[in-house]
Amino acid sequence: MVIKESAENYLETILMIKNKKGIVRSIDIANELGFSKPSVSVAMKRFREEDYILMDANGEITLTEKGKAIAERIYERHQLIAKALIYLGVDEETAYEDSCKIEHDISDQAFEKIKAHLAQYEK
Amino acid sequence: MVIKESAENYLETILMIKNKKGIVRSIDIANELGFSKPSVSVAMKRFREEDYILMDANGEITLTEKGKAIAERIYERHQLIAKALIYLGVDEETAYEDSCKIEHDISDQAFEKIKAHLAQYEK
DNA sequence: TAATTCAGTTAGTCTCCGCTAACCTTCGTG
DNA sequence: CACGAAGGTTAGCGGAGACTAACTGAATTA
Repeated sequence: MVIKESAENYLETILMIKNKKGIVRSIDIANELGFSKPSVSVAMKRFREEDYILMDANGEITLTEKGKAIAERIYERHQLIAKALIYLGVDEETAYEDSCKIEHDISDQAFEKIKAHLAQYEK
Repeated sequence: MVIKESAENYLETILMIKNKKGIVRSIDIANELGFSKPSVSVAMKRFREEDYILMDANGEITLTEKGKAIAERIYERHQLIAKALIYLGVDEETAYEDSCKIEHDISDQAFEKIKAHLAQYEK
């Protein structure tokens, strides 16, 4: 399974819901992303089959280590890029919208440079 | 016709080839982007039908005002974002690769803020 | 002149990733 | 008890946007 932008977004969303309300079901993901239930259901089936998530009898979703690694990577990018944009004067809402797209595109190298730059600025 | 990332890339590429070698044909675009001839041919057909380009009897492609506006907008983003990343210490090649993707995602607001920041740094 | 090559096109295929329709369980409640 | 709401699933559809195969016509060259 090749993890694309769509998959990264799903996994990141699972992590965010987990952090926010402790429990994650397909319906929560659908609401968060504005997708239909079947779209999420099909995506979760693929994630289950490829060991990115676990799903218990009640439909409660847990990220596996493999899934969590991707989710956290993307989440960290999301937060950092938004922070960088806010630092440049972009309003919060726009910064989060933009970073939600940029997070999937940026190289490790650029990410590290932004991180270093922000760290320096915060000193 | 809704202009998406793919269309933006085609138009930007036409502009870049035009600047580099003066003349643009479908085959040049295919070579530049690494796409097959038919893929480019079909895309150009759509662009022709919707007045983003003109194509003469020899297959020479010209951007219309409408097409040029988009191409230049994206090209400007491409250059500026790359410059910003290079300023942060990212190597040139990676900076151009990253900016080629980010250029499609970034809001006008963030673009202007980056521009302002770079202008200030250059003073 | 005949054959090759080059550029463009058309037709048809495939994958990704959304969608709706329709169905099944499991609950909670009138 | 029966019924409706909530959550999940399957099946099938549709658009985007790439691909290959196969054709055409023009230019080059043996």
